[in-house]
Amino acid sequence: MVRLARFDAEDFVDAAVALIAEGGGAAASMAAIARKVGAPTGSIYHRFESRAAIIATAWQAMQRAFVDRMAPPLAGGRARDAARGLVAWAREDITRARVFLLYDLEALLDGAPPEALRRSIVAQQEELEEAFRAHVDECARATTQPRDEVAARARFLVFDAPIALLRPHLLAGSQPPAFVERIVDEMHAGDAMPARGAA
Amino acid sequence: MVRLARFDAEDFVDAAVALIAEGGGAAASMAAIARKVGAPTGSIYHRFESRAAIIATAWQAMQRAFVDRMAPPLAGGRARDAARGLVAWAREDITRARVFLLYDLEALLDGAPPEALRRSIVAQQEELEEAFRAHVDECARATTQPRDEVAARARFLVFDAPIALLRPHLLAGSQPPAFVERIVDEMHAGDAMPARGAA
DNA sequence: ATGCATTTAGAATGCACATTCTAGATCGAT
DNA sequence: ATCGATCTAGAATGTGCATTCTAAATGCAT
Repeated sequence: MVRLARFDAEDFVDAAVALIAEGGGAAASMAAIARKVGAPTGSIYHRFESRAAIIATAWQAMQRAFVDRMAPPLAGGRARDAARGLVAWAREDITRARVFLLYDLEALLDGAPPEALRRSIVAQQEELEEAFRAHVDECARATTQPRDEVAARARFLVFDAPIALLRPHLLAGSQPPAFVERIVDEMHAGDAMPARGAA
Repeated sequence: MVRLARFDAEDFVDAAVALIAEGGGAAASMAAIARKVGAPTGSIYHRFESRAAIIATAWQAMQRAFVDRMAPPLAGGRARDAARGLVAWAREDITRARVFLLYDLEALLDGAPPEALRRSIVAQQEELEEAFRAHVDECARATTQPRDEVAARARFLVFDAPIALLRPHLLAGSQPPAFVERIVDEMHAGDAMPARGAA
């Protein structure tokens, strides 16, 4: 007893991510997602209770992959590996990285996502932040700088600087050049700088 | 002959920018802009032909301020001053910087802006890129690195890294701490690194 | 073979928004 | 004092979207 489904949840999630990567959040309308999958719009609601549920499900999965890459090296005090992991992830899955690293969940959602998803996303975020705090603790022990500044420098080195280096390539949807890793390494080594030779 | 206007164009532009800064692009609906100014929605159309025209006008003005800060030092080979100018601008006008540095024009517009505005924005963009190219030329003369890499490093140092350092504070709407300038200087000096003391 | 829970299929609904429209107010030039 | 261009004021319109609804199809358990 049951009719077999032609489309499953993952089809819709993948379509939503692809549409956002190509055309921004507004491009991932229910009609566009359905069209991309080849399903009627109504079928989506047999899998997801709302558009926000699809977007949040996609986000949760991307965040899971991101945290799996970043949290272990951070907790182990290997900040350089974490930054490298970020770049490697972007290389391997440029579509998802483009969405996760360049967009903001709040801006993509229209309404509120299901509570369970919201909690899961917050928990994963907290998981990453705990690993990051461990890293900051370790850095703070080796310096006299105020903790605020240590944390800001670490956040920049591990997250924001690699993302900034990737940004042009994420926007263009093209493979980042090899020197991105080189610059990340230089920054973490702290003994060579990007753009030597500037006036 | 004429009734005097109670609201002028700038009121609407300022309201739109403030709304985007607070709640993202979707928060700047025509109704919300009118409400913020205290005007009826219809009055907006006596000044602007469309929502896209308001957004594009706001963008053009923010970009003008940004280019005025960045292009002269870049053209003069003073990359550090350009990066410092970016941070100083964000400090002085955090609301506009928040919108201009964190959002994307395409994503904010709904339809196409008036052609004249589109052209003006492209021209200002080109003005900045020309100054940037001059800077890259100068950097390229002093190194054996391929020009692609020199350009990427310069773009990072001048634009993306300062923006990444400001990002947490732009998102929070809070004044950036003084060490942002210090880190920018260190990166441009090329002889000290953020987050010394990391494992 | 038949029943029926689940699905496809896509039309109908309702809502939020940009835009347009109608009425009436204002004030400088005459 | 009056005219009329330009404005305020806010209701009406049209569109695009998320969501819901109705009908028909499907295929396993019996």
